[in-house]
Order: sequence, then structure tokens, then C-alpha cells
Amino acid sequence: MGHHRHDVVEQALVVLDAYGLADLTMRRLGSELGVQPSALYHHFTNKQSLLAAVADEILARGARPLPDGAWDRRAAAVCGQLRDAMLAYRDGADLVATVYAFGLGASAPYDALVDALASAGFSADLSRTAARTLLHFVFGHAADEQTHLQAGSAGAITDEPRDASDFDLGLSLVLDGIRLRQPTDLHQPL
Amino acid sequence: MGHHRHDVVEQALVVLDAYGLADLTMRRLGSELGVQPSALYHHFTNKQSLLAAVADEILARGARPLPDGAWDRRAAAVCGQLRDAMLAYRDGADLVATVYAFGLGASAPYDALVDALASAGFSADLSRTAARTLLHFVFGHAADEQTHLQAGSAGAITDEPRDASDFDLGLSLVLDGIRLRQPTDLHQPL
DNA sequence: ACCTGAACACCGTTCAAGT
DNA sequence: ACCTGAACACCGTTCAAGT
Repeated sequence: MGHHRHDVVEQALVVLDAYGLADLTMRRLGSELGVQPSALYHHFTNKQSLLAAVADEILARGARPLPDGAWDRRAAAVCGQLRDAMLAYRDGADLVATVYAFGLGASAPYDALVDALASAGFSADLSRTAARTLLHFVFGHAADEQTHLQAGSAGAITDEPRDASDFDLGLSLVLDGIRLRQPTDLHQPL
Repeated sequence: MGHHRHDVVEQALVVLDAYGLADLTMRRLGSELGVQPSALYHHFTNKQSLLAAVADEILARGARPLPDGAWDRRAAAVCGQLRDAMLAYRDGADLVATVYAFGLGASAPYDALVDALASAGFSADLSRTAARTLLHFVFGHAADEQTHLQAGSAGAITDEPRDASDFDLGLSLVLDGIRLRQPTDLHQPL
């Protein structure tokens, strides 16, 4: 009925939130759009690229203007936004991490982190490694958290409740490790 | 033909290494064992628990005695072994991370890390958070690395070759961040 | 440009029944 | 204890053809 690429992505987000990643199938998405599954291949070459577009949309919807300030303030903001964006949709962390693992997505947050680090005087090598280390932490932590949240809401046993500050603590561990490599001698106070 | 649970896991490892995680299906595994797929459900209640057993076996095969020494030396050894174990099998990082995300596997490395940290005087809360942060880094880094390695061996473009020391650098970022929280004032020299 | 209809080659899982 | 055979309810993807 004349859908555009973006309509498909928007409906995919609705399906994702309502039924979860495992039930975000080409067939279900097609039927939800009133269309044969094969019609989706007019817009996307395969399911992977559809999922990549969905992941990008999740991140775009969570994007807010970055604060000014020191590199670590900016890096923390990128990580926090990334986490919030992923947690805003059911299975969002899993989806974004999967797409990233395929080498397709999350380039915007990665670039933002590398920028923040490089502009603070870190070497290109360290900036890249530190940026990826931050991303690994954020992805892993968000996936963990989302699994436990959803397990909790499904009525299972929550053996170790984890508050929101757990993210901040883990993040500051990594940020502090990076800070120690700052080219200047003036380390931030802890 | 009288297979035991462990035979199934061993054959699953062979199939994994030969065909990859996507082709490690119940049907293929059954046929490789000369058995109907339904026979596998005598040994495992579902595919997830089979994969959990395979992940555990991968980690068990990579386990080596831990060195004595300070907490950070022991933690680094756990992380290095975990990485090596996952990289030893095709799609090993993906598999172990997936199982871990489901809340089923990798409890041995997690416990070893919590032990090392708690015995160094870190609080229980910090020990758990730091242990999980280390695991997130190791899983993410290994998955990254394996994706790029396998993309490289498939003949694709390797845009940013990453040497083995990249793991050590990322790991030391996290370890240093933890070190700063040590309850004693005697921080290790950097 | 966008979609249909039909097919191909698969999946995981269940379950009565066999030895 | 271990397995068969058959079925159920699905998948992603391709492709000629339609408008």
C-alpha cells in the first residue's frame, strides 16, 4: 500500500516493544503492515540490514545535545544516553549489541567518544581502544540490566537487585582508568 | 546408539568449529550423531541448555591453574584465560556471551573475579560491580576481535588491524580504575 | 515504486511409540 | 535409558509476475 522504508522501521519498533526481539520476524512485521513478507525485501536487502536500521533509529531517538565541558563529562553523557536509549525499548540492548557485533551500528556513539578523547590529547590508538572499552561496558551492562529487569517483571526470582547507580559506578571505574593515561599531569580529583 | 550427554556436547563443539554458531542446529547436530533431532531432547530440555553446556565446556577446556599473587595479577589471568578460551572456537565469544546474557553461564570466571577482589579488601558491592565490568569488557572485546578475525579470513577488508596488545591495554584501563578504589593507600605503581 | 503468490530449504519442539 | 517417526507451527529468502 505504498509504504516507505521509514514506515517499516517505525512499525518494527512497535513490534519489538510489543513482542520482543525473538518475535520481530519478517513475517510478523509484514502482516502487521498488511503486506506480504516478501514486500519488505523491496526496502531492505535482508533482515540484518533491517535490524541495523532499527538499532540506528533507537539510538537516534535517544540522542540529546551533548554538554560542553571536559572530555570525561562528554564521554559520560554519550554513555548515559546510549544506555537510556537502549533501555527505552524492549530487548533494545540485545538488538543494538547484536547489530554492533556484526560491525554495522553504533558508529555515532563510537565517533563521539573517539572525538571527545582525541580532543583531550589522547593518542589516536588510545582514543580508539578507550572508546571501544567504554562501549563494551555500556552494551554489556545494559544487556545485563535489561535481562534482569525483564526476568523480574516476568515473576522470576531477583537474586541480586541492582540499582541505577551501579551503572555509574562501573562507568567511573573505566573513566578513571582512562584518566590515568591523560597526557597532562593534572589529573582530575577523584 | 547409546550416546551420553557429554558425547552430544563434544559433537556440538565439532559442529560449532566446523560450521559456526548459525549452523549449530538441533537437526544438524542430530544428523552428525546419526540420530533424530528429537533424540537430543532426551539429554537437554531445549537448545538453550545445550548451548549453555557447550559454553561451559569451552570455558572448562581453557581453564588453567591461576597464578598466586596480588588480586590484579589473578584477575588479569582470569580475563586472559577467558578470552583465550572463547577465541579457541569459532564463534566462541558470541556463544559464551549469548549464554551469559541469558543468565546461565560463565559463573566460574565471575566467581573467581569476585573472590580475587573481595580477598583484596574491596567491598562486596564493589567486588561484584568490578567483576561484571571486567566480564563485559572481555566478552565485548573478544566478540569484536573474533568478528574482525573471521571477516579478515573471509577475504573482507581489514580497515583497522588490531594487535593482541589491544586487549591488554583495554584490560589495564579497567584494572587501573578498580585499583584506585583499593581500601589501602598503597596503590600499585603504574 | 511497491507489492503478490508461491515456492524452497530450512528451523525448534512435542509426543506417542518402540527397544 | 535412549531413540524413531511423524507431526505442528513456524522461519528467511527468492523470484516471476502484477499494478
